Amino acid sequence: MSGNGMAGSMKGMGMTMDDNLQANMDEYLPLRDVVFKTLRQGILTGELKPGERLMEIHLANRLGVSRTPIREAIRKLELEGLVTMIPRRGAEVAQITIKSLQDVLEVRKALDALAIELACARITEEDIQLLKAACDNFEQMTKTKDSTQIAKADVELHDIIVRASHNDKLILMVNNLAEQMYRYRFEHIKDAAQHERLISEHQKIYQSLAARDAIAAAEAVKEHIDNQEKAIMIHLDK
Amino acid sequence: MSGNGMAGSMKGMGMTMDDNLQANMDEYLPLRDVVFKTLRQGILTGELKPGERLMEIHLANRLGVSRTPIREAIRKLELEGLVTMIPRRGAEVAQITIKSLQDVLEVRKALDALAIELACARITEEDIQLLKAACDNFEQMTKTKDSTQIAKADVELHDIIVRASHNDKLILMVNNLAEQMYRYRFEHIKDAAQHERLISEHQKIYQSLAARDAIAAAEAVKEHIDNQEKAIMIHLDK
DNA sequence: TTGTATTTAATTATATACAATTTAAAATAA
DNA sequence: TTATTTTAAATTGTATATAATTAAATACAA
Repeated sequence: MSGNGMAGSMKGMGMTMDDNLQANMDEYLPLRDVVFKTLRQGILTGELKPGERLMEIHLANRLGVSRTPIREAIRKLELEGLVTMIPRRGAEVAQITIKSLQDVLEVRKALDALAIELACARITEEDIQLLKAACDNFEQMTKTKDSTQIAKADVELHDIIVRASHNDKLILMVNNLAEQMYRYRFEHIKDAAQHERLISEHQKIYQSLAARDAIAAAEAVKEHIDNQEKAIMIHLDK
Repeated sequence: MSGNGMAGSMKGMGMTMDDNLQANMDEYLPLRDVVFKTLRQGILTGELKPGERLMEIHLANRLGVSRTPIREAIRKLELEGLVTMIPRRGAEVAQITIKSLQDVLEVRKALDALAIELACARITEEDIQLLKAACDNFEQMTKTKDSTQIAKADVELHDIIVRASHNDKLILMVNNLAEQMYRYRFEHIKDAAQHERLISEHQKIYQSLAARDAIAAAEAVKEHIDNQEKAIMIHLDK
């Protein structure tokens, strides 16, 4: 714990401006954001379990930083709904109840419907190509049987669709909602039996989007989410 | 700056348990939350203007606290989209563009539609009564010509509707969106010419909700929001 | 034993101190 | 004058110190 505060920045590396003219020197991230991402990752992957206390000194030692960036990261997680604060007792990983998941799913359905509707009207030709590539990539990944890679490809694909809505607020909110279900969605995607269906659902969404057929797209997305919901609910019961 | 950290808690008041048996002694709020609310209020009312820098020491001195709670409050405002962070330069009040407002409105329409749909199915008789009272109260308030009171009555009314959805996530998100438009909604509500229409719109919403007529309710809400949108857009152009 | 004080330890909440960085200002050279 | 360095001031980022509070452990009385 040397007391310096470098975080991803290239510091004292004898690198001059000439070395990389318009390079993105801006890979600087405040420690609070590094911690934020780390903790979020931990929560979403289940490494940090619901109900687990997040104690500042412990985390600080573990991550090799002071308590300040830890606290600031927790504030953000708090607003994101990933941790629960108990005043003067600290933070703990938010407990996810069936009710809270149902609530999230309910809202997500509405926002995904909005996203696909807007995307139909606003998606660019470029993004249609990107989406096609993402569909293909997802299919490839299912063959590798590497769940992490599959999940990543899936997130990538959905990201393209939501971004195609060109509504920044919507993008933010859908991402937040998706995040809350990440754990369960992950389990869903790990199930190889689902892969064929997922691929065909993606295909259907892509096609209706490419054709800018809002009605077909809405239907395809609804089916996709309903299936996801079922899978999650089944998974929750056990 | 005396260095104590009391905030709303009843401390050293010689109050015993007997004085108020099951009272809510828990009126304690961490300073960060006091600051959070204060800054948010400032931003939403326009006291803190878009683009204005939020400098920690200044705010700390102004509010009589240290930088720590200020920073933590800013982290939350950051995630809420009310302030923009520029690394190593600090926070500034988020610039509200027409585009960003349109985005918010677009999402809000979808979520309000969802809220009213759910509310139709789930609202309790009690809440129907509450809603009626809130409608009447709004009408009363318009007569006082006190904009702050009118706005408060309006917020109250909408709160009842959204809460009737019994979807906690939805409640949270709609409130966040409503917040982003507060400034402009306030201007809208100040316009006495709108009052009659607002009253009748509220009435229509109440009636369809009481009758649990989802279709009529959806229509009434749509009309209500569309009008609000128009008013805001007109106001923005000047 | 069981329940109630009392003390101790752990932890959060807040404040302050120090370091790194950026911005503004002043000085210097073209 | 206009650019370019250099210096100084302000500000953020991070770490640490202190205060207040809570939770746990212990001691004590019924």
